[in-house]
Amino acid sequence: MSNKLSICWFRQDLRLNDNPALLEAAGRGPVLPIYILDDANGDKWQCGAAGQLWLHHSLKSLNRSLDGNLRIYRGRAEEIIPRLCREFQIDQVFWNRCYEPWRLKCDREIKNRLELQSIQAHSYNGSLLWEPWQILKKDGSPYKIFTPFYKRARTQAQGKLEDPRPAPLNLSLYHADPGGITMEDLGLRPDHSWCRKVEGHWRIGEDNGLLALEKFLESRLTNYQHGRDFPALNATSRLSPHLHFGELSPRQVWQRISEASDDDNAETFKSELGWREFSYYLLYHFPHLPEKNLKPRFDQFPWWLNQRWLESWQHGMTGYPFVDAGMRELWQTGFMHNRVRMIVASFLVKNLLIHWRHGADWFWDCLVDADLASNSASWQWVAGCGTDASPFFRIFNPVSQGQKFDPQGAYTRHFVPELAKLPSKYLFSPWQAPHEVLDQAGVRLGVTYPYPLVDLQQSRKKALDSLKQIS
DNA sequence: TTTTGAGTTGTTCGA
DNA sequence: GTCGAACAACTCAAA
Repeated sequence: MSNKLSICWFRQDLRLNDNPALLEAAGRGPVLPIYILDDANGDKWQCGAAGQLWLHHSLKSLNRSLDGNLRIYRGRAEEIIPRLCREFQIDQVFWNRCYEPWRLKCDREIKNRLELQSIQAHSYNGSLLWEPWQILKKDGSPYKIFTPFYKRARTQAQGKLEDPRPAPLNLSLYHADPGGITMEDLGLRPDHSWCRKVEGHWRIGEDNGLLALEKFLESRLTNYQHGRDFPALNATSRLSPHLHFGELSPRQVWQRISEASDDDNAETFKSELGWREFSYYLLYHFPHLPEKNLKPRFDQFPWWLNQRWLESWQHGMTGYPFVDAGMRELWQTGFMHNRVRMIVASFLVKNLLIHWRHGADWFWDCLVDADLASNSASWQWVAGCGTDASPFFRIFNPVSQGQKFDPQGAYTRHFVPELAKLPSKYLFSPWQAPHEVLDQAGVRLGVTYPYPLVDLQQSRKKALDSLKQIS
């Protein structure tokens, strides 16, 4: 073992288990573990408010796992890392790869600078099952459709899917103080009542991520395929924020699912991991995914930004209870059930005709699992402008979706309590309820709960007409 | 090169 | 009330 110090640069991999960069660094000798809040790039895609909150707790948890030796910096990684190397005579730097375009650019820059200082940089795959550049069509171009991508990836990786790697056994950490700042200096968790409310819904950090995975396997995987459509059931895994911050790796999750079951539930869940991979794949091969329509004809789509409508949507005041329940779940918990995400997104884009980017921005700020790849790809899918997109005629009806997937109304009543006493028949369309029913439930439309923002049939027709215009 | 079949998660209308 | 077809046309992937 060498006596020379190495840097392990933590990023979206806030864990000790299955962390190839950490394992390799530890195998070489003493390690200086660092985290850099890289928000000095002036880049639009810094962590949103909910993500920052999660990051705060996740970093604290990682720091505990590292016996308080995690060093924190703020600024440009491409300046901080070479500087640390000079100051501490470090000759090797280890990290796990990220795939956001601005991070890839930053990585290239760091490698160049380190090379000039004769310092070795080692990067590893810590957050994907399949490297985006390894899954290609026969002609060498990237897939644009999920199903062939997923089939190909799985056959290609047959038996070769790497097993998760253990946490380093003999991790020797650098104890002296190399400067840096404190968690409090980062200011990721302002003392707002909103923060306190959101963090009350989660157990954050690597240990809790592993626990959440085991709980899911134990009790919810057996009914995943059917149950995942019903937001009141709490049948989904809720692993997304743990995966986003790398408290869990997809290899760990894939392996544990495979060990637990090989039935349709397991397959359905694995395909969700496949979608996560596909989103990263698209972001890698189409780096403008977060800003530009993948189908350019959508550049001509007559979006119409009504600021009042947008705010009503954001605050869960559209007058469509199922939509409002979802938007309020998001605000109160930093999360939204997957099916409801599709419905509120469809409503914003296809009923309010507001550009998907406004929706993506709001999700980015409010979701604890906000992920540039998944968020961008999913919004493009819903809007119909992605390469592999929802068909144009698929416009969710928030009334019938509510009746179908929240039949007892438990989810909707919970998040829209002012309608809790309405009978299920009218819960999803209170404007159709007779006066005496509304009276009895204590609902006064336009006072205690809004009238619907738009007419579903009319706005649907308008969306279809607009889509015809651009095709 | 040409052809063929397919593409996450829906809704509505009319028989 | 149930059920099947229509809803644009296109682009992608693979044979």
